[in-house]
Amino acid sequence: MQKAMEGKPVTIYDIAKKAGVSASSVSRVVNNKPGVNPETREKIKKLLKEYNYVANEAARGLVTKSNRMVGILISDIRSIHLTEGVWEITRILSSKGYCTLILNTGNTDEGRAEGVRTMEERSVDALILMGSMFENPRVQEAIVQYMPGKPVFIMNGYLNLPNVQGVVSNERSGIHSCVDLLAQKGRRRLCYISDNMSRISSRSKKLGFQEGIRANYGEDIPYYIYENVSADMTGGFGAMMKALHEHPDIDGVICSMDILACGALQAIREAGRSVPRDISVIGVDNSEFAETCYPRLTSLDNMIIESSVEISTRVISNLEGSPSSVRKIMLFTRIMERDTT
DNA sequence: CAAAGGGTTATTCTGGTGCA
DNA sequence: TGCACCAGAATAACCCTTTG
Repeated sequence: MQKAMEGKPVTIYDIAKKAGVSASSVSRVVNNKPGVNPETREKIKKLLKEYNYVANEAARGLVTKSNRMVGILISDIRSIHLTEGVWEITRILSSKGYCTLILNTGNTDEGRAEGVRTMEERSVDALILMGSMFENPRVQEAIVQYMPGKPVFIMNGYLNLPNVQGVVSNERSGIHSCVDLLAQKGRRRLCYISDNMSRISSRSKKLGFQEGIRANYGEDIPYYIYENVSADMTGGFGAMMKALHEHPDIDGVICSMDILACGALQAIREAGRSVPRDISVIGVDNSEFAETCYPRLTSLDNMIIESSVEISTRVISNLEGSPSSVRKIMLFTRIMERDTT
């Protein structure tokens, strides 16, 4: 029963005409506001339904100065871990009537800065930056240039601007704890495999690893680091193969992402070694991979879901008029111990 | 009922120049 | 002098909804 008016969208004016009332009354009915006779209200409701009326959010935004849209920038929508967070955020925001606009920026700072500009162009009410790769001067500059007054939130990162709030987890000390765990299990020759080191979170995880080594084994014990490995199973597999070849005495491995650890597990298996008997393996993210790979992977949970909930509630409270002056929120990681340690 | 709300695009206005 | 033309500036129209 579709009744488009000459191909044009139905407006409150069309409905008003049909109902023999003013557009104002229709608006009041649409927004559940008082001041309309109950009978008229019912009549208008019926017409709204009959003509499949859909409000024009752009026009509404002219008056209300908000189009109830939140922008989400992500460098690579294929990065499963972050999209878990995006899923949670969109779920919470849409339950509060906010629409999300997700933009894939690509992996350059220029692209990320351009993303900020595009979001302003689209007049989002708030902006969420997914991941520590947004913690850089170029993005900061773009926020100052294009969105100086709007609330901006950054996942797993921090930017020193008055309108930016960051939610981070203590991955650095979390990785330190992973080293502690391996030391407790009697492991002596540790290896760290990391993806792209240009990310701040990657660098801080590596620092946590090195601090853990020093704290548990002192300055003189050798350890091995393989970095800038491609962020997939093949990357983890290749790095682990290389590590086992170069240092056959390795008995403990920490990978910066679960998916790398999955590759590493495969390499260890192919090399005829056993997990966790010969080698312990720990991943990061506590993702679906950790749960489904074999053996089930021990993983550092960096609280992506909890961080997403935190960000979402902050977005909402900011937009609904109770802004918080807190600029940085820290969540604590935890090790989910499974069968690889 | 009438005005406002913001930014873009379309239209009209203005003043000037060049040429027949 | 009369007219065409042009650029640039000013103004109007447009979109639809909310609100006093």
